[in-house]
Amino acid sequence: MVEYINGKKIDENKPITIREVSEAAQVSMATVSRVINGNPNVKPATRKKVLKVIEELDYRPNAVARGLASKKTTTVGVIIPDITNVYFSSLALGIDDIATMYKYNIILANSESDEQKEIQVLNTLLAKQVDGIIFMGNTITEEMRRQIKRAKIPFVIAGSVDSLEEIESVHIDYVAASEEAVRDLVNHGNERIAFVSGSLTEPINGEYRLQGYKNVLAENNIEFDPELVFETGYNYHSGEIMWPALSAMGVTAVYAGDDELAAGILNSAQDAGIKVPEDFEIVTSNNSKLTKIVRPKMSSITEPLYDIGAVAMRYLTKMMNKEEVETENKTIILPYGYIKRSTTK
Amino acid sequence: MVEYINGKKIDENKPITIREVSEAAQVSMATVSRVINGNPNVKPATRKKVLKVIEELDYRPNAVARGLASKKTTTVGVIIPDITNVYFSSLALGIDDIATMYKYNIILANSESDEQKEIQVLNTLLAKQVDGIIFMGNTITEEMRRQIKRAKIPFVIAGSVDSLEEIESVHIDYVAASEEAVRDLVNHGNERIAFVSGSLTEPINGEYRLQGYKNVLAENNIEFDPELVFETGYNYHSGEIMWPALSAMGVTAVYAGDDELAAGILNSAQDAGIKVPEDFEIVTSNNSKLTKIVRPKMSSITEPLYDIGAVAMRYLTKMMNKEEVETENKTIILPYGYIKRSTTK
DNA sequence: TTGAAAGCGCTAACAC
DNA sequence: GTGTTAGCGCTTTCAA
Repeated sequence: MVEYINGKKIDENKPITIREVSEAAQVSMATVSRVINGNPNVKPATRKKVLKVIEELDYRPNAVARGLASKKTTTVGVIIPDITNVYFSSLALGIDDIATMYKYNIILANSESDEQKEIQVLNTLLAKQVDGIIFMGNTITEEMRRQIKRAKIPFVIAGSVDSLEEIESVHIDYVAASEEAVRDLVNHGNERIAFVSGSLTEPINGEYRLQGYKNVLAENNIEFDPELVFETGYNYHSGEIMWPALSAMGVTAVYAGDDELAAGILNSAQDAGIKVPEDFEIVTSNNSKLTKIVRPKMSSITEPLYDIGAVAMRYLTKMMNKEEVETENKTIILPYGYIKRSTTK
Repeated sequence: MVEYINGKKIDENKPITIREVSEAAQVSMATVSRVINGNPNVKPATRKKVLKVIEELDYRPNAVARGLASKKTTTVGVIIPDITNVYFSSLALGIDDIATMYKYNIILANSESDEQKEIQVLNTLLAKQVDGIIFMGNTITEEMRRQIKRAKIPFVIAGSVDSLEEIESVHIDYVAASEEAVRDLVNHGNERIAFVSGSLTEPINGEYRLQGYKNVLAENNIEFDPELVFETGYNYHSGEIMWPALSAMGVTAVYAGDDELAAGILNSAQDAGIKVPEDFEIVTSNNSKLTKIVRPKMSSITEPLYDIGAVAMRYLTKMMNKEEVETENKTIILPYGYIKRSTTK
């Protein structure tokens, strides 16, 4: 089918370009470009005429061409270790919402927590000319740090820390949050408190949470016992098989770094006939839905996951617009909370 | 800093383009393009020389420019209703893995299950010139169908059905799966079996699951009672408040369309002092981790979520390459399973 | 307020 | 095998 508009022939099969619009509207491409981009320097009458043609022709600007010409793609890269993990997907939701609000699209790239893949994924994002990158992950490796610096592109870490504080990031105060959780346990008279988390090579565990845990023990004159620190995986199964080891060490309470992990420990203790919270207490870290689904419901630190993602994205938009970023340092700390449920006395 | 390679001055600050490479290597841009794209029509010596310069200059092709010139972006759009829902994120993981395998990137777009947003998101994906789209969602509205047709772009529905079977999709046989679940319940002597799911306007519930449910009742001469069909939300809370209503109808078993929902029902029944599975049985639909975390562990239909995503993406790659798609119709049915745990006798 | 024209960095004929 | 040369569809000076 062929259509004529203002005497110009329009071929239905190939997408109309700014040129067709300009011809049909009898203005220059520059003018069409101006109205598309909301440039005020267009006479209202002209704008109206162009808009009408755009409507009639059902013209949609080609974002790729626009990206090439303007050197901005209005898309940001998001590196995520595991999209099926609620911790990360909650962050991602916050990121996406704010991105949408600021008219950015998101290229989601799975890193599988693999250092090789992280680098590789970073490179393909750069090749796609993203305007900025949000990184979620557990550790920021040296190689990654090097690549980021070299890329000279706005970059924000969400829900994790850069222990060198070189790269902008948003997260909570993990040390203080851990302290609060462990303090609750200590206050109930527990002395054999285990810290169970993922890899201690991740700063969040090995540096911050562990530090908070130690701090509270110290302030209560409880001797730190390295054997009460359990390094395992961030998943239900790891917790599920853990009770015997915990029990053998005479543990009466656990501070867990992950909800699934905590749920596994909780269930395995109860399956062994232990009464919770009477004989065993546990607090966890992420306050995901899971904390309310298991029985008893779990006490937990609360992290504003959605907000962390949202703030990280907002921070990134500021960097991309080269707005003044008002923080003295590169880190944004969001408030954490602690919610007491039924796995603690 | 300024560097010279083969007498050409290289400005560190702006990215290297194919032109710089071609000049430094003393070949044409076309030749550089050929080696980048693995075109065999390049003399090995030349290829080597070019590769060396690419390495030295640390050149990375600009995917945006490439996209504009070739009219292919090697990115696909993925429309997802809720990234924090494991059902969808599991599909997304499968999609992403296969996409990566075929060198595609993914633009993830949240639709919030909102019809308006779905359309809007589709349009921005089209503007970004994605090579194809994978759609996850509960219903495919008429407006959406129209837009898809108009877009003339490879499009696959993952984990949901197009009841008109006009659009390519991959999913399981929901009717047969429901039948198997309900049959297990009937076989244990239950006659007051409720079907609890999300909105019945979604074909998966209102047409397929409900049909399977009815089929089994009929084949066992149990009269269908519309009051045993409960339409609610896909979330834990909806289930949590549901026991009184179920109990009032004399329900002894439930077939639930969602795991969180099922977990809520299970917990609320047990909190009311009901013994499971002795006095109440329940089967659910997605076999997420949750089924193993609650107590008792839930019996469930199993859907190969990851595979559905993966197959959908694979299907899409074939369409994008205009390969022959061998299916007689547009639907790919993957096998489902049923796993018996402890919420059924 | 508008238009002309030069790119953005790459690919894809086509020629040699 | 390799180079030349048009574009791809848009933005962005610069002039008018």
